[in-house]
Amino acid sequence: MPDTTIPRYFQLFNEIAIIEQLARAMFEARLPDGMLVTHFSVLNHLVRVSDGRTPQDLARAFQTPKTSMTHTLAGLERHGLIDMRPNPRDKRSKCVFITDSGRRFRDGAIAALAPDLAEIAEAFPQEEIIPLLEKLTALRTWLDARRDRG
Amino acid sequence: MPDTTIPRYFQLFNEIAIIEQLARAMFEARLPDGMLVTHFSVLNHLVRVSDGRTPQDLARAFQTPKTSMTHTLAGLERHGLIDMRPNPRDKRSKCVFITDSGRRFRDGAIAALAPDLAEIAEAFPQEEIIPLLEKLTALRTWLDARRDRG
DNA sequence: CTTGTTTAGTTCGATTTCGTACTATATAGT
DNA sequence: ACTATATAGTACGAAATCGAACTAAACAAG
Repeated sequence: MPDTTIPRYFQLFNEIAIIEQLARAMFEARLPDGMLVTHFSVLNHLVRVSDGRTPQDLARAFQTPKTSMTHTLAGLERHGLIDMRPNPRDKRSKCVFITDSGRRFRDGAIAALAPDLAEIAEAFPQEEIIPLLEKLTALRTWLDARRDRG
Repeated sequence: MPDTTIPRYFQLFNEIAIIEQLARAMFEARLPDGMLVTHFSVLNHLVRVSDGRTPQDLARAFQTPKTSMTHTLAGLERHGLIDMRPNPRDKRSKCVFITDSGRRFRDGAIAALAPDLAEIAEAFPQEEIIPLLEKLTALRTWLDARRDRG
């Protein structure tokens, strides 16, 4: 392996980390004060994927420790955006439901974000983004599988 | 704009966020206990870009608030990996230098990471990565410039 | 030179993240 | 059924992140 190889992969992850940071800042600037991307992501997941999941399901979906998810869900519940009820299938567990208020909040956030995304879509049209997305998905899938192995 | 457009850009940033998280976990698993990617990144920057920068320069380079950089640098100094001296050009300011110990630490970290990166390089050869990297760099540059504008 | 504004860095406090340890329940093995 | 182990969720504490307010120094305008 030539010694220009390693730096390139470093750089790859570095670019990804910077984009993540910039995108997070951009998103959060559109959310009401105190609301973080974390909160939005959970609400979005509840709408897109499904309601009624357990906190543990959500923690796994976001690759985050369950204690972090407890914290995030507590915040969402405090704001009345989700509702947690006992899990009839498992008395240790709970089911997380999005409330009407949470659904409105999520829709509002998407609407608030849309102009930014539209601007990005103008600068980077879909034809460019689709193959990029494919490669990133492949990389993410691989890293994810690797993590499970070792 | 068809309504499949927005979700695709959502998904793009989502994949990026997940990769960032997985890569961070992978990197940190190779660093000694208590050492974070943040610390390594600063040391690496001091070697790759240049020594003797001010904390503010570093904060700008990493797009992070200066208070966070103060914190990171304090940790590095406590471990003897960097050295901070008064800035002869500006009495408010400091210059950050990497120590021999810091350099060894950085080299060791890279060596410890190399097998992981080699594994990735095997699964995703450079021919695949180079265009990906180009597109990501373009996206990062654009987001960065946009942030400066407004 | 004096005054007002900007900038570098730090301190402080609020919040997030997340590892450890714990309780309660579920599941597997015998 | 009984015991051992695994799992769901939480409480708690340590560390990281970062905004606001502060001090000291630089710089700009008159």
